[in-house]
Amino acid sequence: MLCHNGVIASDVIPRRRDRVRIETRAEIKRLAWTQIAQEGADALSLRAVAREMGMTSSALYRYFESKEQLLDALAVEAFGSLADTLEEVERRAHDDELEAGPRFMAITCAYRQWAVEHPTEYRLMFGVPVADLDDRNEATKAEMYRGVAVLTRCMAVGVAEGSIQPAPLAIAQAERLAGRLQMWSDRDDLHLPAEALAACMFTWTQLHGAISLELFSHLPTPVYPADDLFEYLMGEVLRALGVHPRL
Amino acid sequence: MLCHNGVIASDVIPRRRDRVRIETRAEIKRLAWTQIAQEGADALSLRAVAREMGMTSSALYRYFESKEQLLDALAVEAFGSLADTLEEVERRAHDDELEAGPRFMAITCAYRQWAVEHPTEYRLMFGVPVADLDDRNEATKAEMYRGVAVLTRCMAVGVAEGSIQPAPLAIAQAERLAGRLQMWSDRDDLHLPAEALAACMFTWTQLHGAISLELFSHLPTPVYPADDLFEYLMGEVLRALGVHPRL
DNA sequence: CTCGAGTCAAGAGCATTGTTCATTTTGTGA
DNA sequence: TCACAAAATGAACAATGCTCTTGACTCGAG
Repeated sequence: MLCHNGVIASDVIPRRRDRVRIETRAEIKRLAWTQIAQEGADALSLRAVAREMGMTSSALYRYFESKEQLLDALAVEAFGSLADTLEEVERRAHDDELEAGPRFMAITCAYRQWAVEHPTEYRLMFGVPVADLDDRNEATKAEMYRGVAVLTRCMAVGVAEGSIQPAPLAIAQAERLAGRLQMWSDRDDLHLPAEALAACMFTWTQLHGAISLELFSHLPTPVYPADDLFEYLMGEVLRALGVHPRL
Repeated sequence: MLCHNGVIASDVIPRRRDRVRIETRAEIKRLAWTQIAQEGADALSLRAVAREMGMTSSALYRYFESKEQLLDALAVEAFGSLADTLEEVERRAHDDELEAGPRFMAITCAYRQWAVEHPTEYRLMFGVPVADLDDRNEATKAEMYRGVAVLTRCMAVGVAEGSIQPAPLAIAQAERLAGRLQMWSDRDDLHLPAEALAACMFTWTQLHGAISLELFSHLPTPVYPADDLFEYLMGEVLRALGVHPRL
């Protein structure tokens, strides 16, 4: 689509046309973000974006097939940004040779930090952009699991070195759950025991629940700002994982 | 507004006018629900509702000031429905003299059950219906905390009888957090120690995070259906609260 | 019984939206 | 220079939320 002929653009100097094309796409997304930040995701108006660019609204459709597709692209960007910061934190934690507890804390706090600094993005990512959820963009899922992968790796390292010792699956339905987690592990080549994956889910759901309630102003007002609450919650998760927080 | 004169309507036979008024309001809400269930919350069209009622769209504005206000009313209804079922479960658990663990499980599973059976409602409740979140309808908040109150009472009873023993707040910022939780307890006359309220938040965030990720199809596909995962998560929460699940 | 205040609904209308389509302009490679 | 493809236009369609005016209806007080 980008190149009108069959030449692959990657190993050749990008033509000027393609450059400005990418740039316009970026500008559209940029303006869309600022508009979303002010009025919320579903108040985004393609016409307003076009207006602000000095374009006609119909011209936008050369760059994005529909409003929904634009929102999808924005969601991919947002998930990507979150994943980038998490990976960066992971790298630094590795360089600094942090122990399991502090490493876990660094990652989860960075997760929340990003969400607090990008509330609009977070809402777009996790607040149903579209009606049909199951057939979301594959790119969206990929970027999303790039972020979750940092969590699973954190678990993997901790379990491997013995600093994290998740409790065995002890509920009545443990068999079925273990099977499902195993399927997940196989599909994504995670090479993690079911216990570790379960612990990862435990962390993620706690993480997301806390952040989501905080961002959507559902927490009782006295607990705001919620930094302390969040740190406590993550400490509890650590305890449940058999790690003593703040050792 | 409902009564044109100063008479309080509660201790007098409701006038016919008021009856049909309430009924129309109810019908509007009913139709709005079915429409939301099909197409999602932001695809709700007042005109379509009016059309289906054989009315003009402008007539609707005699019953709801705006689309936003209608959505607010729906959210109140939804929160109320959730709170009702939770209170019902609480009552049954009390009658059956359940122990702390099973009682906790009954309540949290009922919470999820409701969410799974009313996904559209749940999205409307927790998925930012409006832009400004801080000045939400007071009625909305009230109905919402009526549901949360079931959780806090569950904690209160458990702590009182010693079956729930939440760990002391041990993080560095414990002082501040405890103060905030105390403020919350005072404001709502909960008469609960900070530890119990912290445990309650731990439960609620976990609960909401798990349900929200499940409903919004963010969990990795192999773990669906997520009943087993949810039960495991709640079991872990119980463990963290010092209660042995499935005792 | 009558009349007037209060209520309800209709219908036209405004500003706005997403999206399409035929047309024109513009840039670029040969 | 020229032809062709990409880019941008402007008009149009169908739909939305919401307002305003205008005409009916209800119902209780005089």
